[in-house]
Amino acid sequence: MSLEEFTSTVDGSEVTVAQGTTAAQLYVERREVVVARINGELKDLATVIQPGDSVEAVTIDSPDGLNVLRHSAAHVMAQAVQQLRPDAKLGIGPYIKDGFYFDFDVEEPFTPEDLKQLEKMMLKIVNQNQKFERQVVDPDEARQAMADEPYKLELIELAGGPGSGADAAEGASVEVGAGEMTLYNNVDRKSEDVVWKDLCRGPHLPNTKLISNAFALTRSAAAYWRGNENNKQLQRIYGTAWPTKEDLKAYQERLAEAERRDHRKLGAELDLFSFPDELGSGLPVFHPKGGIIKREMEDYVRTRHIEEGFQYVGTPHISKDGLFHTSGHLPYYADTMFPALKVDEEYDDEGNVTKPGQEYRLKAMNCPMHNLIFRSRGRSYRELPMRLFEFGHVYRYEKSGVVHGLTRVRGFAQDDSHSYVTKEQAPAEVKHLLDFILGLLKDFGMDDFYLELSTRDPESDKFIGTDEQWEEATKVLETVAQETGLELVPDPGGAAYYGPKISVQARDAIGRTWQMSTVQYDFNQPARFGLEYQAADGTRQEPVMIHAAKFGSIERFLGVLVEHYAGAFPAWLAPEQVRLVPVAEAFNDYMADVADQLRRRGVRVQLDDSSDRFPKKIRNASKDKVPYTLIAGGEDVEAGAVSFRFRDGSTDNGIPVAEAVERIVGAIERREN
RNA sequence: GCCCCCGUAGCUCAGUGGUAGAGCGCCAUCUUGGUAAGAUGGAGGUCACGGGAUCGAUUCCCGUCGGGGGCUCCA
Repeated sequence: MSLEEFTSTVDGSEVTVAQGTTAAQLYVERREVVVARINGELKDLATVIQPGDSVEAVTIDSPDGLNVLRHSAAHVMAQAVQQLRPDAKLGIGPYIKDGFYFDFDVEEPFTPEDLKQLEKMMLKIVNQNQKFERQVVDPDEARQAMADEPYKLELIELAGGPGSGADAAEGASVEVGAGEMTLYNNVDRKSEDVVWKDLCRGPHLPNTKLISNAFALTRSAAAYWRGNENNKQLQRIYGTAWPTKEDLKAYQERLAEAERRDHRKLGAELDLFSFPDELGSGLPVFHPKGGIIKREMEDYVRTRHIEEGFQYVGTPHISKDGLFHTSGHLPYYADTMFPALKVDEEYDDEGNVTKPGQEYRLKAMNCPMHNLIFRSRGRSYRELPMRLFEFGHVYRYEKSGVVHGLTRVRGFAQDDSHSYVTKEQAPAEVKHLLDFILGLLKDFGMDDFYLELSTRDPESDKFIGTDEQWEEATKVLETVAQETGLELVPDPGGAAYYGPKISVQARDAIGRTWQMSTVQYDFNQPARFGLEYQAADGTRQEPVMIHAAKFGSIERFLGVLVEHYAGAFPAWLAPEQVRLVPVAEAFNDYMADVADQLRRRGVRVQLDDSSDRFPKKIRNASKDKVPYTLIAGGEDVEAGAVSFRFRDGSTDNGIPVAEAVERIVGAIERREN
């Protein structure tokens, strides 16, 4: 080993390298290596290896490699945008799941035609095989280089100030590194000119060629600068990028499949529910078939609640608004409650008010009313835990832009409960509730979810109660949540004003997550309502209340279920459980008898005695996603049997009718599928 | 709430400055024998609603309502 050589660790092996060797030279044979992880940090391939460095290859199809690919694609897009719209000012442009975006301040929003044109311009840049070149700069040089980019200048100032740039804005850490400041220059191969540059921490692909033609611009939308609605709206373009054209096609196929599962689409196709314009935005109606699913859900959940020690109660949809001042909701959440209804106001002939009216509010939550039930008479510690439960219909004035199918509506039913417990009973009750919830989710076949722990933001004045109260409540929830062994994601600042929350977050077909079940620890409302019970020692004590919604919202849960099963519900939930298809008209009567036998056992069954021919009837049963299709022709009739056809197309022929009935009834009772 | 896009038959969608079309579905008749589309015929639309410019609007402009994609929000 000469003086100009030293050893480094390359992909786990000791290797002798010459001074000045770059990572690119180490991987010159491996075109799929796009960046290197040097001593644990992602670096450009142009990075020079130092003595003792530990170097690992990062390939374009690895998670880190894909992120770099997408980040570089974002740069290429931004370059194209500034060619198309020279006045476009750059916002931030990070990679995201499956793709990237870049924000621009432009005079005119982008049109779909613009996106097509930008894709073409990007392809040109890709084919020019520009080099990505890293340049370390000091803040003054950065300011000079970004003199025409006001948003970048803002980021430079934020990075220069106290703390790092990492927290300046969502994605801003991609722009401005915590340590040294860097520019990335796009360099033309032939002229060696810098054709475009951006303030960016990197790393990037060595060249644009690696992006190939496996990218697409997917949509444009507005987004507030630095995620704050008081800031200017920039125009954001989303794109996706993959190592190969095949990967891109597979991704697009996944999106198309997700679209087919969309509950809004399936809800119409399967005749489950609709959103009549006449009712207003976010107000669904359930059709007979959707009504069956909803009722099965409710029946099951009601039964389970009673088994778990809950008492079924009932409360009205509206109340005088004073109640929500007492609870603390109106001062904090007036914006998300429907405006007041004024009643009983009286006037004289001149129109002057002679008797002031009374304001009523549609309720946005059930807890205040349950509190009144608790308070309706004196309570003993012997009654605790006291668990009140109902399907409470609540109405929330959701902003027009956020209403979405069944998953974000303005009127919905919560399977809402409030457990009133002593402070000492609280941990066990939280555990009881969480176990109950996880059991229910399992019964409904839900498995794609994680837990979230929402806590208060100590900086915000939205949250009421003392530090000690918050600490204790949070500790209880956190401990119980951790004991489940499920993934637990922190959600700082996401708590309700009255206490912290554990929630179950489920993913829909399009990958959006929705809050389903919640367990909330509340030490505020009992005080506000003056709730108390008499303890064993004769003193009056304040209970703790624990809010819990198991489905969350029946509507949202149903929507997520539709997508989870892609409309092919397990038999116990399916609106139509059995479709009977005679091979020919001559067997209609035989099938009618089978239908009777099933119906007598409580099975939801439909005989297809239409004038369609046999194959069409099979097709219809299949399209309707009925769990069991029973078929009978001459052979079956002679044997006193029927033939099964399942949703996957498989069959089981010649099953005696009595056995077929038992099989179906058994599967429904066991909630199979 | 903000930005952009969209609204034609029950559904999916063509189309046009001179009051409209397809496929599926629906209805009728003829059909009906083994696992995803039998044939023929028919009905069905104030082209979301309101206003404006035009000789004339479903088409162009404005507003309202509703939907979609994001952003912000989500007790």
